[in-house]
Amino acid sequence: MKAKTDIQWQERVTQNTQASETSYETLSILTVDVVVLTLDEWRLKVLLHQRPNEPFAGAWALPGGFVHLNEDDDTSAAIERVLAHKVGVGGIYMEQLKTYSGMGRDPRGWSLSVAHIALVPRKDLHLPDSPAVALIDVDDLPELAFDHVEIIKDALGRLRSKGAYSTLPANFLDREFTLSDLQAAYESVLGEKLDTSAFRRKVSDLEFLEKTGETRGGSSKRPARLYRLHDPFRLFDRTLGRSNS
Amino acid sequence: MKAKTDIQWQERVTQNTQASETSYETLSILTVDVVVLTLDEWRLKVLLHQRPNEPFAGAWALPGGFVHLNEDDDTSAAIERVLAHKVGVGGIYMEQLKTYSGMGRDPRGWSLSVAHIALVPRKDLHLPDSPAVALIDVDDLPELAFDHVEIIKDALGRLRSKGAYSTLPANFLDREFTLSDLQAAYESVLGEKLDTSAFRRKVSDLEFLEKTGETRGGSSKRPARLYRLHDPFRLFDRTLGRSNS
DNA sequence: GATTGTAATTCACAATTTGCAAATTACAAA
DNA sequence: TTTGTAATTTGCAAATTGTGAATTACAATC
Repeated sequence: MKAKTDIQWQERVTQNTQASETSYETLSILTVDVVVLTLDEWRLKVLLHQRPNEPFAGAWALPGGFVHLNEDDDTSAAIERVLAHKVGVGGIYMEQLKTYSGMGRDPRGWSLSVAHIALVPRKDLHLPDSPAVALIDVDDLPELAFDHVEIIKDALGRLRSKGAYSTLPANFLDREFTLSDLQAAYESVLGEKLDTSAFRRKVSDLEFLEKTGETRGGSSKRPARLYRLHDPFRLFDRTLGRSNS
Repeated sequence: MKAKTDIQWQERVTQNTQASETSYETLSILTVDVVVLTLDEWRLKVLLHQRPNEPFAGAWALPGGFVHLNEDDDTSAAIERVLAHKVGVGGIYMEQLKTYSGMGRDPRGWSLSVAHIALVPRKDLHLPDSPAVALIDVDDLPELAFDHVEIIKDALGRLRSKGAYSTLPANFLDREFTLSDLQAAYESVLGEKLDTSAFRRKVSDLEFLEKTGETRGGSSKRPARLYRLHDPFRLFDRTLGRSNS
């Protein structure tokens, strides 16, 4: 048994040492997809579009595209290229979510897609007025192409669990925001109301904001101070809200 | 500007509608890698092996292998196939870590690797006695092939931050373990000593263990009660230790 | 210029959750 | 029986969180 294990430690490729070229089948369906999330009136929305081509022509799907091996240095570059045409520029927050692969996803055959999550302030999204592109409430998803429903569920799971103890929700806001905005963003992400005084105390203790010195007046109420995120992403050692798993 | 955005929403492929077959370059270097972690005398170790082939022949590297599109249903299947030959079976904990890709990783060209993390009890690892396979202390890594150092760093980052508020560290233990073992596992992962009474109180409150009813005697001290994990993975809404980001 | 309305921001204090250190407890060995 | 040692609890003090009740800062109105 130990011997068997030993043998198998060699990659199978080495068995035909003559062939200078290994001959595995190559992957022709290599794509990247993005779950672009935003808050619209404090409701979580995903950016979807209707596929113009087969497979799943006409079905709603996540924006994405093929990785162009000759022009994309890596999948991040591919995602940025794809995204550049669909979202206004600016340092939008993005992170890799998970890679989905296999025979079952795409009727054309074995495919692999590296999925990402992008968090964008609503105002930074410049959508075409085509009815084939829309922001859909995440609690009201239509049927989607491929395994995109699963991808979105995973993205939401990640956002909600990571959102409780990190600065993630702040990335839905403009660069400068008020504490009320911040609290509303956390509440939207976590799906629960938070106590204002406790929330502010924690935010203050965690020191991940810097005040701009400015305030946001306008209304006939006390003007709110404006803040800015120190770093786009930081984990805390305690949660800002509760909601979890 | 809005118009331009609009146009770009169509995948480029649709421009030559004549071609029924799209003609992107295909990916020939598609692999999976695993960061197999274990605790050896309460020290975190990674499973590494010396590559027998080019590129990086002779260099230490993570176990991994090509995805065989014709026999692997998806990358998970590929990982399991690769792992089956290097680790004793059993329900070892595994999760996808991140996908690494691009021109720069492999001298042979554009490559993509889906990296995973596996947590295994030391006793379940059946290594060949070859000096080309070893468990290396994560704080004493040698130079590694490809971008494997980065992958291991990412794996450790994930383990440490997720370990503080989840059952992850328990996956390094045997199916039945004592609370002292559990605490030691968390301490090893988090890199800090934890207070015993506080730790036990939290573990008890979080209710993610079930007692087996058995105890582990043997020594001339008070026998420790044995426990078992309810689910291999669960997130908490509070941390068991501190250590973070 | 004083008064009012409304959200922003703080405070004060009770309710909980940790951090620490000092007991207990259960066995095997002496 | 007594002793040694790690397992398990207990008992507060200290720190953190949950609530509800004040303050505060403006613009609009009186």
